[in-house]
Amino acid sequence: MAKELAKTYDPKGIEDRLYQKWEDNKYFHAKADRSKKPFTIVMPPPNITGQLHMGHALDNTMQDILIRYKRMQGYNALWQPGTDHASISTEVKVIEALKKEGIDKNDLGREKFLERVWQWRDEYGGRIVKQLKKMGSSADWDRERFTMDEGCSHAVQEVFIKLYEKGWIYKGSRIVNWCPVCKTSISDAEVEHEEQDGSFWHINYPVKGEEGRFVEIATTRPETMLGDTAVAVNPEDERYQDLIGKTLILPLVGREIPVVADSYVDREFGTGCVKIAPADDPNYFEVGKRHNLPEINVMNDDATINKNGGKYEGMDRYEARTQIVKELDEQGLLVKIVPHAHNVGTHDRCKTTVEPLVKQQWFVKMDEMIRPAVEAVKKGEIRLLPERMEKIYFNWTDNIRDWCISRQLWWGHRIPAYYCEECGEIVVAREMPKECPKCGCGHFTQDPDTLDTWFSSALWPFSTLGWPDKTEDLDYFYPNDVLVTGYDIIFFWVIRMIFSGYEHMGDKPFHTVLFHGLIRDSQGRKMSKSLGNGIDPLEVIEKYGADALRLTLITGNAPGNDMRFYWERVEASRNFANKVWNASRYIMMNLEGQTLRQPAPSELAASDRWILSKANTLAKEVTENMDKFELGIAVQKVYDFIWDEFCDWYIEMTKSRIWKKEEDPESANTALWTLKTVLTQGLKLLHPYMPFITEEIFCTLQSEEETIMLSQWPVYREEWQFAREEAVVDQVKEAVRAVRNLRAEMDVPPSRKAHMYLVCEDTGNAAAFESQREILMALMGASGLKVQQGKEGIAEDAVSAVTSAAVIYIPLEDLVDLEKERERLNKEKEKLERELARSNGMLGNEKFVSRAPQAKIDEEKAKLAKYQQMMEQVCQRLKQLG
RNA sequence: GGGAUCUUAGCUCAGCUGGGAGAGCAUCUGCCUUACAAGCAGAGGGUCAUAGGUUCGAGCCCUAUAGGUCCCACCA
Repeated sequence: MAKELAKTYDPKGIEDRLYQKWEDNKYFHAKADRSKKPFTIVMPPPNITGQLHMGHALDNTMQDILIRYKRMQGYNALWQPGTDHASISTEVKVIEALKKEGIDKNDLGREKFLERVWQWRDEYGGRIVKQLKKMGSSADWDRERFTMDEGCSHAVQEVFIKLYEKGWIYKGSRIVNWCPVCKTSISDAEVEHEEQDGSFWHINYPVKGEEGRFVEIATTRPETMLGDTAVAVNPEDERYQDLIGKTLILPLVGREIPVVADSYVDREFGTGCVKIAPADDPNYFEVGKRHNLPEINVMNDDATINKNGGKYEGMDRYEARTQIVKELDEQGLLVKIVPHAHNVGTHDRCKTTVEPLVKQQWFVKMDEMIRPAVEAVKKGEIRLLPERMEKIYFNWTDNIRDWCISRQLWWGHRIPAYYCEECGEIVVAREMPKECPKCGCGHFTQDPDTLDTWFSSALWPFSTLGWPDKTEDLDYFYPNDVLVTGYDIIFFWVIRMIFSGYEHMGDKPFHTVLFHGLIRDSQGRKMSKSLGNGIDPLEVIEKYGADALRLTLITGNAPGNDMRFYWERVEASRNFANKVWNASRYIMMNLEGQTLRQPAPSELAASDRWILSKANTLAKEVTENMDKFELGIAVQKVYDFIWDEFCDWYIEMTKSRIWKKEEDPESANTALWTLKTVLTQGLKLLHPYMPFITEEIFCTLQSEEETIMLSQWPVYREEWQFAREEAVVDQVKEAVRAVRNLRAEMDVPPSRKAHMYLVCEDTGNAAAFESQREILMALMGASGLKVQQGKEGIAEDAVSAVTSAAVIYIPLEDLVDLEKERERLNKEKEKLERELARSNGMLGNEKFVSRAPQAKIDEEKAKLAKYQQMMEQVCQRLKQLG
């Protein structure tokens, strides 16, 4: 047992060594065991393309805290980890890598390309996992999964087939959000709306057969006119009644298009006439359907104009826009250009402006599947924390639309749909069918598309446990307990896991979702690559240690709120780690060569009982807070307890006993035993938050248990509650503080000791003070202390400190400045007057006395009595001083 | 357009179900007191955005206003 501890805590070398020990000993591993209660958290799978960022750091710290807490409480705690294949990100990444070699994805071909992606994944995909381990994450890495591993792929296939057979997955021609850069469709959730400055182009469309008559339309996207197949007006709009049914000549194109009446058109907006390009806008798509208008798609996949755009073919969408506007202007058809701010959809990954296009895509029907997910939250079967997230949740579920799940990418789960090359029949099956059920031919082509990444992550809570097989793990660990994630993926992921859980498992995936906010930079900006303002958690760990980072991320912010990152805060956390380290170092130094004996209860001094009692209350409160997921509050209490109560008060109180251990070895033993006991308890409560330092100290401090992470979580015990001693020590603290304050105000240097008198009229209290004489002297800086019930022997000109239970006199002949003392007492008096006024005001209020709860009234009465008593003392002193 | 959320000490934020305003950092004063100067002891600093309301009592509940942030939404 080496006790040679460095003066400052150095996390380096300790962290890696301890993590290695934990992994080697399989402490993180959870096995189905009916004799224990399970507690399960599934880790939001980080993207294999990802690098650890503050979001992961916070997310994983919270999960680790919960898992470590429950593990110590004796639960069979499973933290199921894994990674996500992240189809778009990964595909883009590999395409870029290939580009550097001068290779194009399409030239390489699907199979070869996928080989390269797998290679990339094998090489870099584990990087994020290594980084998570640096955080101290106690996930069961033996169970690590990947969304595209065999089991998860199997699950995806099963779900697709099941939903297809149920009619809840269908293929259809719909307007989808198209990303011209990624060249794939994306779901509604992946579109970010952002306000952009644009223009309103007012354009005249000539009416056929009526020379000189025009219909003025307004548009924000002039290039889409190439696909116009009608102009619509509101059927109620008296201005345009005679136009309905007439034919217009589409400028530049020459196509004849009808004027239709549709109530979708807002008379007040723009000119009241809307050009309709059904293939280019979700709204007009609906209008087009109602009026049987042809859909003319004028856009290629890369957002250049296609052959339907006539002479504009090949131009980029914005190039075409400029050209079209120019030509309209030349023909005198451009009426005006009005500046107009409007919302533009962009792809959340690449920020490209999304182009709505009509495409054949696969969809999941949502209306029925969403129902149990809505009910579950309504009934409280699933709780979202903080509660306000429920509103956001319902806002989405109430307006849910079918989910576009097909992606025109190669990296991902390929859609298990096969098309008969003869008759076009679609067969959805586990493998390539042998024979077409319709025409009997045997040639099939598999759908080239893959599935939305979130399709597989939606199954994560059960696919990781072996579903669709009925495994023991699935039976034991499902439903999971808690999901911890950022509020930014509530729609992408949380909702989809919930409805998937009910649909495929017939049960909720978890009972609680704990949302956290974003970590922002010190100016409140989102951390982003483009801004270059990101703080690398690994850098923080390198400089201050993982424990300091974890503590920083958990404290000082309310659940679900965003947090700003300050290095100063990490420093403060590091300082706390150092405090814990030094307190432990002090205790261990004094334990050196000692054999501790557990003292009999009667041997415990008041201060021992006081700190044990406080530690006991702490355990209770911290447990309550943690059960309510109030992690920040919980650790704040531990922090305050260790630093304030334990270090600044208790350790100081015990010093004289320890220094005098030759004189009274029994008392020293009791003090040391209490120090060690309370420290151990504090370490345990702190362990989920700061796993490394607590483990290191715990293992050095005692040899009975090999790790703190499997030690028992402290429980509250009635018999460790000592109300009387708590009151006594509180009085002692008050007296010490009063004297210290007085010394500081009277400029009495700490080196100057004085003989003091403590006057206390109450016999019981006087006895209590007498019993704490040594502690009082040590902490007050007194050379001697006489506790007495009267004022005999005290010099008239002594300075005094008044507390609720006593008056302490310090005769300091040469230092006394009566004027200063009077001033000080008058200040004290004013303070008390304010308190008395408040208290009297309350108690004098008849309504308060008649309506407030009795306990509150009694409390107030006690305060009043206390202040009156103190007031009396202060006034007496003032009178004495003249 | 709908909704959420925030506005508390110089800065960043806590403040759980309404019952005498807190922390960290910063500032000021004094201390190298045999665990820790990454420390110890003291101090200053806030009409809790504004205006109403409910209540014996409001930072907390209700209504309105102002400002900030964010989410959702098919007005061309």
